[in-house]
Amino acid sequence: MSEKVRVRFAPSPTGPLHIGGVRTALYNYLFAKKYNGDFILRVEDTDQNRMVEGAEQYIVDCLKWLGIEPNEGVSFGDGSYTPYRQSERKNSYRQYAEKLVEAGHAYYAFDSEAELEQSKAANPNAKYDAETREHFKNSLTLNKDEVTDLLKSDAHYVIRIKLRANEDVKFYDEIRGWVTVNTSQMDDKVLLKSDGMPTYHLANVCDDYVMKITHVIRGEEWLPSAPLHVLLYRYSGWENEMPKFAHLPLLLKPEGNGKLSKRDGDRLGFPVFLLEWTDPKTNEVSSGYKEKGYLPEAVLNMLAFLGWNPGGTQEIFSKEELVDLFTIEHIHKAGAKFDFEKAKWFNAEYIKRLDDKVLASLVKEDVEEKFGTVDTQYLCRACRLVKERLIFLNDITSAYGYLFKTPAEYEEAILFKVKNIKEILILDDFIQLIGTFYEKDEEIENKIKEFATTNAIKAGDLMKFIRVSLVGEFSGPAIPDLILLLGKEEAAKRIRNCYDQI
RNA sequence: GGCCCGUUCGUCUAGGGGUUAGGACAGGAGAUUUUCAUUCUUCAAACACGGGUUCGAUUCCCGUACGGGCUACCA
Repeated sequence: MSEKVRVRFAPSPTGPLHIGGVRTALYNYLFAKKYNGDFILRVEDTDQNRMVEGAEQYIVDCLKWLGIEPNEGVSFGDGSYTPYRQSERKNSYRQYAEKLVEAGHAYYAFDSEAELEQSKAANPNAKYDAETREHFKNSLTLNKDEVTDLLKSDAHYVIRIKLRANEDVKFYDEIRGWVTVNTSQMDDKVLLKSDGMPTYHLANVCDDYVMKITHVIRGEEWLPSAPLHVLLYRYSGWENEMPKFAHLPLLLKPEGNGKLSKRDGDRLGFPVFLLEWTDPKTNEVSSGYKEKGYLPEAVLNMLAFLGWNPGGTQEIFSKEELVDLFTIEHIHKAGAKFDFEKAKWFNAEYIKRLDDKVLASLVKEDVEEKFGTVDTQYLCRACRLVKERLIFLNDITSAYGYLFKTPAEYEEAILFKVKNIKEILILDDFIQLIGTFYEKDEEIENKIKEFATTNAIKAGDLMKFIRVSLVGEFSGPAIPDLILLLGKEEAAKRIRNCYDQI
């Protein structure tokens, strides 16, 4: 590639960024980094009515958490094309629209909302295009003086693109190949709204041109309007600098049909957002991957593989490796259903590969919040013990709290299953045995088994009892490891405590 | 409805004119483990359908079905 690659992620801050949008951002990031290009965050806030408080900051936070920070754009430092918020670029768009009018590729339209609705009501398929625009109130049907007067008065008007009738518009999509749409299927889209704001189409094309964007990588929902954008480049005289297009397949619901939507997350008990989001109007809270205990690296890896695959059988890749491997050619064409089980697997894999110390530092806050101050050394050892059993980071506090807190009371039903130990075990003898344990787990295991035989206790029964004492349930890490971690005194204390409760 | 895009195991996917169609997740079985998890072994599981083209099609072409998207002064 001769010119410098520049891509952009251009969300509109109308709510929390969902996982599909995040993947779009990720692909843009990977592509940019692969070619040592620029990755830009541009906020498309041209619809003032749909703006949601906090949404822009939320987008920024998501990108930061995932580790795919733009090197230019809103809140990531100015490049040469500031500002990066379209509302702040408002004044720049009119000139381009006016130029199109002058060149005969656009026109003023004065139809009121009511009038447009009326025509829609008369014919639901009504279009505003080459065939029908003569029936509307616009600078093509009105005479010059009327138009001048209307423009001078404070009448509301929009600028619409003037499409030629029955013209095939062809463009090349990097993922799908050539796509052709006939203008008879499109209509004279509004370019500049009556409030002076550009629509997506105009703003998008102008900014991509001005910001020297080389590749437009966006969701497939934009595919049908891409021909319109191509025409805008052509009519503006920018066709030679038109970016390449790549329309990404959509992320679909895990079950049933349809595009993954914001509601799916909590309905299915899994997040569709990276970060927890509280709706500023309803105060409704939607869960996030971060809060659920996902590692950003795992989410990134998982997301990268949803619709893309480098070939081969390896699935765990670092961000750097993904950057290295990423190519648009390997992006799949069909939509991908989101699979939460696979997401869990990725997370568990990443946790397993974490260094004990790193894991400890990641869970420290959660642990201390629930169980009070914990010795770092101890936390590291606890982490090593449960690392390969964790799916989520906070499993350590929800499922392995006994590593940090003495079980106070044991469940009746569980005690019932070990109660036979009461008559056959001489507690003091066993406590004494614990005192003889050294720092080796086979040695501990052997001693326990030996003790069982000499005291005519089934080894399994003894183990079960010890396990319940230490943990409060029938599953968990190996008993010798547990004893070594908790310490002989704590272990003895728990065993005595449990024995007393039987 | 119209237009555009798509369709390989349940899911994510590899592959591509001649393959026992490969991997992963989930599922089944087994081994290891005092337990659970991990780990290991193993099993089951797919080219939507119908026509072409071809010696040969899952792969190329056309149609059908199905799925998705778009069809706003929303992005």
